[in-house]
Amino acid sequence: MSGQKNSRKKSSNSITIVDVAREAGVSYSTVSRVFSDFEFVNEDTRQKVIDAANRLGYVVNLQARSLAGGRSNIVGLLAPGIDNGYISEIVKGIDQELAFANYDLMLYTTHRYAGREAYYVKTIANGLVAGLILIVPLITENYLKALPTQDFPYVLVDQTDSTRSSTTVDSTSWQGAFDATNYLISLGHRRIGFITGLTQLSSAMERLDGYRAALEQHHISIDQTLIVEGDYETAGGYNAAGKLLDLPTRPTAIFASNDLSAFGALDAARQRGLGIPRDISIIGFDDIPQASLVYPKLTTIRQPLIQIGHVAVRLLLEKIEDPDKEARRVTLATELVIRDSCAPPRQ
Amino acid sequence: MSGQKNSRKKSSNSITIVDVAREAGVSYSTVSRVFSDFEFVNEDTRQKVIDAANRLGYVVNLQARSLAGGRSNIVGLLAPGIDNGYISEIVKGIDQELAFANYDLMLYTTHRYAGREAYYVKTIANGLVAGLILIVPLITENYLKALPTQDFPYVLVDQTDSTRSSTTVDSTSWQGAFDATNYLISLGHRRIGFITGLTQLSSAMERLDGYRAALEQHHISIDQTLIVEGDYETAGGYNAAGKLLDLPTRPTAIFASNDLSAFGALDAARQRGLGIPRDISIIGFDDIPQASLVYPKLTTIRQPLIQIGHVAVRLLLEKIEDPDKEARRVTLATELVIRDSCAPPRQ
DNA sequence: GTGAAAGCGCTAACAT
DNA sequence: ATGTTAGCGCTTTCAC
Repeated sequence: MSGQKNSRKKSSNSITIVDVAREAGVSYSTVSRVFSDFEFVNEDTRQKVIDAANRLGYVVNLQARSLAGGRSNIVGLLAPGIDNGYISEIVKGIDQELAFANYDLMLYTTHRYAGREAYYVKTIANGLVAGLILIVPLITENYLKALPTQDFPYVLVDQTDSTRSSTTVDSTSWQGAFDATNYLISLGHRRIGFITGLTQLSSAMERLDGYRAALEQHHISIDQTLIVEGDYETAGGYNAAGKLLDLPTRPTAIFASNDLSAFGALDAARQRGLGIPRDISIIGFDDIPQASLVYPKLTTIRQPLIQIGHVAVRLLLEKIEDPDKEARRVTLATELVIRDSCAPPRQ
Repeated sequence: MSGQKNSRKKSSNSITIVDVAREAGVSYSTVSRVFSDFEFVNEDTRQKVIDAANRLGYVVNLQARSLAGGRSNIVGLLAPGIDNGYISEIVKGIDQELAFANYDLMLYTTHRYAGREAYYVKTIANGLVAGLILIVPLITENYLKALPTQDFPYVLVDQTDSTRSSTTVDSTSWQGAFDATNYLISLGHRRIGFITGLTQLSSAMERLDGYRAALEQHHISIDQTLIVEGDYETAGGYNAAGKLLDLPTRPTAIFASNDLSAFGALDAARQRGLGIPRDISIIGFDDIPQASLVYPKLTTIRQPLIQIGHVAVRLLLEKIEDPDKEARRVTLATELVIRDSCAPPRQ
C-alpha cells in the first residue's frame, strides 16, 4: 500500500497465444498460424482455435508480432505539425488510405528536437515503423541521410531532395501558378503583384516561374517591385501585401503563393479600406478548407490534398513491398477554383 | 528477379545491443544498462559503451524495449479525425506535452471500423500503447468497455461517461454559455436565438442550460421557437440559423453552440442579405483558429484548447505511473473573446 | 497439417 | 559494478 510506482512488473495480464493454445488443445504455433497467414490449417482445428480465442477474448499483440516477424503495420508521418489546413487535409487522405490497407499511423512532429533530426529519424525508423512519409519543408536532406538503410521505405510530399532520387508526390505548381496568373490577366489585370513562398522550396520557385511565364506570354513586362517575398504564412503574407498595396501605383491584383499568405493579404487590403474584389483582386494557392470560409470566399488554385495523401500511402506501400523498387515521382493536376475574391479591375 | 514480395525475411540489418557489446568488449546487459536507467555503471565502462555505440551508429529498438520491459513510451489518441480546428488544436497541445515527457503519439481514427469499436480498442490497447486519450463524441461507452483491464490508463476529453468515473478534462461549458448570453443581453439584445450542439452530449446540454440561466436571470422569458437543433457542424448551423432568420419576428442575435455552427450561421445571414453585426449579431463557442479568420471576425467563447491537450497528457501520464490513482476531472475556464460579429441591436 | 524449438532485440532478476 | 540467464508474445524454419 506504500506508494511504489510502476510495480507489478511482469503483470502480463493479457491473454496470449499460449493461453489460446491450451484452451483449444493445440500447439501454440498452430494458433499463430490461424491468426497470421491462414496457411494450411485444417478447418476443424481453425474453428477450435477461433472459438477458444473468442471465449478468452484474445487479440494479437502487434508489438510482439512485428518484433518476431521483422515487419510492422505502422507507418510514420513526419511533419512540422498538423495545425494547418494544408497538412491536416493531407493527413486525412493518408489516414483513409492507411485504413484501407490496415496500417496504423504514428505521428512525429519535427521541431521536437532542433538540430537532432538525424537522431530522431534514426530512432523512428528503427523497428516500430515500416516506412515514413515526410512532409518537411526545408532541410529534407538532414532527415534523409539519417535513414537506417539505403532502401528504407519513405516518400516525400511536395518536396524534392537535391538529387531528385526520392519517391515523391506533388502537384503541378508551375502550371497552377500559370493558370492563376492567366486568369487574372483574362479578367483584365495588368499590374499583378506576387507574394512568394519560402524561396528555398522548389515548389515556391516553380510558382514564381509559372507567374512569370504567364506574364511573358501576354507580353506584360515583369516588374520586380511587384514580386515580394513571403514565407507561406499568414503574417508573412500580410506584410508582403502591405508593401504591394503601399506602392505608388498599386497593383490591381495579388497572387499569393499559398492560401495562408492570401489570408494575410486579405487582411492587409481590408485594413487599408480596400474592397475585395472591388479595389483589389486576390488569388491564393492550395484550396485548404479555410479558403471557402474567409470572406470573400477565396479564389484559388486547388491542390488535391486528400488525393496527395492517398498517393503518398500507395507509393510508400509499394516501397515497403519491394524496397528495391525504383523511385517514382507522381505529380497531380491542380485546378483553378473560382470564388469571390477576384473581379475585373476598375478603370 | 521474379516478383516475390517481402522476401529477405530476417534481414536484421540493424545494429543491436549485442554488436555494441562486442565492439566495447563488455556483456550486452551492460550495454542495456547504459542505455536505460543509468544504474551503477562504472564511468569508464559507460564511456567505452557510448563510444562503441556511436562508432556503430546504434539506436535503441523501442519495439523490443517495450516488449521486454512491459511498458511503452507511446500514447494513443483516438479521435474522429483531425481535420477540424477543434481537434487539431488539442492535438497540438497533446503533442507538445508528449514531447516534453519523451513520449510518442499514435493516431487512431474512429469511423475506421463502424460497429467494431470494441475490437479496435482492444487491439490498440494490447501492447503497443501505454495509455489512451479519447476524444470521442458519442458512444464513449462502446470504447471504454473494450479496454483490456479495469485500470488501463485513459483519459476522456470534453466528454463524460455515464458513470462519471473516468478521468476527464473539459472546460466550463455552462459558464461559457452563460457569459455569451449575458454579453448579448448587455448589448441590448432580448430576442436571442440558440443553436444547440449534439444533444446527446453533456457539454451541449450544459451550454443550453447556461443560455437559459442567463435569460432567466434577466427576466427574459424563454421562447422555444428560438431554440433550434444543430449538430456542431457548419451545415447544421447553416440550416438551424436559416430557421431562426426566417421566423416572423427574427431574433436580433444568435448564439451558436460552437464556432463551426456559427460559421454556418454567418453564411445563412449573409445569404439573406443581412449585415453582420449590423442586422444580426452572432456569437460562437470554442475559439478555433478559423474564428479570427472569418469575416467579420467571430466573437466567441474561448476554450483553452491547447491547454486541454496539455492537461490530458499530464493526467494520462499520472495514470500510467500509477493505474490505481483515482479518477480525476479537471475543468478549465472559458473566456469571452470579443471580436467583430456582435453589436447592439438596431432599434 | 501440426508440433518443437530457435530467435526477434531488449529488460530484469539472479548471480558473482 | 558486471555477467548470466530467462523470458516478453510472437513468427518461422525444421521435423514428423
